[in-house]
Amino acid sequence: MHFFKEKLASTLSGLVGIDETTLTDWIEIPPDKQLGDLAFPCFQLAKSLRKAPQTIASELAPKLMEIPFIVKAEAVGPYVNVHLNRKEAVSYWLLQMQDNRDFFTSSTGQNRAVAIDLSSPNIAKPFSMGHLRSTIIGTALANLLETDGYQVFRINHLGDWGTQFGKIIVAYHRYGDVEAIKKHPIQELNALYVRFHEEAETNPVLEDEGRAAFKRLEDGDKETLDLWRWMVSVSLEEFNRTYAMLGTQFTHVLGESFYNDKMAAVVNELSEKNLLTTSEGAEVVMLEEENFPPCLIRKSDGATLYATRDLAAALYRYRDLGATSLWYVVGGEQRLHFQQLFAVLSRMGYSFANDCRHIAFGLMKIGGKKMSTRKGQIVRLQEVLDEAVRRAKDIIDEKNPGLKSADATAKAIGVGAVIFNDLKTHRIHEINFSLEQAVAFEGETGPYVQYTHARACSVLRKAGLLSGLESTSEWVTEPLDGDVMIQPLQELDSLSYELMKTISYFPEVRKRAINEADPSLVAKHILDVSQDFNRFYHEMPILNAAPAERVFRLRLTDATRLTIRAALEILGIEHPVEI
RNA sequence: GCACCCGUAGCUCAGUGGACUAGAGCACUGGCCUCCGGAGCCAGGUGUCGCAGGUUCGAAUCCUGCCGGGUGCACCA
Repeated sequence: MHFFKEKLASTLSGLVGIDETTLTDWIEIPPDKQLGDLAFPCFQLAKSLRKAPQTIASELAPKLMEIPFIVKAEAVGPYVNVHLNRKEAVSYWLLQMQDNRDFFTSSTGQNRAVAIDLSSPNIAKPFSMGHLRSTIIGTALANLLETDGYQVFRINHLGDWGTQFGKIIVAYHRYGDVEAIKKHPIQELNALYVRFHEEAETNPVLEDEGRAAFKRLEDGDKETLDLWRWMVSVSLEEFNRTYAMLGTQFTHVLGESFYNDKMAAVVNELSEKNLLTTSEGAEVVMLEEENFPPCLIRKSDGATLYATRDLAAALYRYRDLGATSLWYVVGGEQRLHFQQLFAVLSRMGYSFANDCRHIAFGLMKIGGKKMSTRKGQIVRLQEVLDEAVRRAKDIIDEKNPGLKSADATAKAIGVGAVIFNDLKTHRIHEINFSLEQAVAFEGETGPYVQYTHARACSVLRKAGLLSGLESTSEWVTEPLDGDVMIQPLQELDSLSYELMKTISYFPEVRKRAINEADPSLVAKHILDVSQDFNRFYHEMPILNAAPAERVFRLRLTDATRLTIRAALEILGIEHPVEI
């Protein structure tokens, strides 16, 4: 649609003497499709022209009628509403898709590298529904950036270091049941962590023991280190099962411990740049000008902290990986930490600090309360996924018993439901976890979109245009030029036109989703496409239509298929051809 | 106490400067399969857009204050 906005703006520019770019921004999509395809509001002009906006609109309308691709331009109050020539618009959009003129992909990024910090679960703790958010939002953003020509590093910044490991080690020696731990490592290790905190309430000595145990770990004590290594490996084993199910992939899996040998250099650099101050026995970077509390670099006992590790990690991503922009998909509660981190980087003289973004998201709650691993109140992602897949399988058995790859499809749908349910809501909102909602298959859900895709595939298959293979990505018919294809058609009906028009918004939605780091825009858009397609499908015969209509409607069906597929790929959701 | 985020239909959410009755989905009630997949389509009705001021030709949208919920604020991550 952007193309037609620009064309309209170009003509308007000559009429009102304002530059095209500004006018393009002013042009809107009318709230009701009955009103037209584009609307030009005349309020802004009223001041400079000293005329009522209504007057301006009625003067402008007849002049816009002269534009070839416009069939109707009428003043409605202070707006000029414009109706495009449907056949011309549709052939433009179909060709734009066919030639991929910045439709599914573009090259704005020019191969610049963005490092995205995502998922980042903690070792020895269950992978909860809470981690799902960072994982799938980060993945969707990475996918989005790749469609725009960026190189993306997907970095899983594992929480594999810190005092909590000392605590678990203490609890392990005190209360650990080796057999039970071998059977269900994460579950038992987490239980030990919970128990530690319960006991520590009445026995404060434990806290000191925990710190001491962590000190042994830092000092490289063999036995402690072996225990830690074992915790890391069993945790990763379990995480990887979940990642495999979600289809999540990383380019780098680098835990916090990876930066242990890079901390001294960071502290030195801060010191050389005269940024360190000693305060209350600790070394900090004062951030008074920025109005932030000091950023703790080194504890009074000499140990480094979270911020120090994140600085080392940021420098590693910038220097060693060559990333020019760093994104952090981390919960909103860490906002201050990232503000401080970016401020320190900036003070160190790194201009890439301006290209660092904290992509914050809201908490996942349960029963209106924050999940807490310490209190054992969490929802394990794996359990939710398993349940979703079970339910999907039941529905397949009932509705499509002959389906060949039923298990794989059930997985695609169940997992798709859970992912889509999360991604469709703006990331900043808190989510009160509801199993029924997460595994819903009807209405505005992932399965609804997948169903629509499968339905489109089914029609194309019956027309002999799709072999039913995943790899079929090319257009179903030979490329055609211009409006040749739809020339034989009579007037275009509204259902077909609205479907095509909605699809045509895809490139703008994709761009906006990148700029706002908001995958939910893609999810919402693909629901619109699906709804339009299902309405179209219900009303218009495709396979049994007259030849000219049949060709056009098949193309529209294929355009729908390709758009849903592209959107689901961005969201990290599978798109089976049959469900 | 200070700072940030959120507050729209019974529930989950769109809309975040513009047009008339503020829109979807869920739930509830009715329709629709000799016809391309009923995980679908169609029809039914709900709102002090948290409250009060202000800015504006125009405010759910911007500003200020207040209320409610959440999160954060130096040696945890």
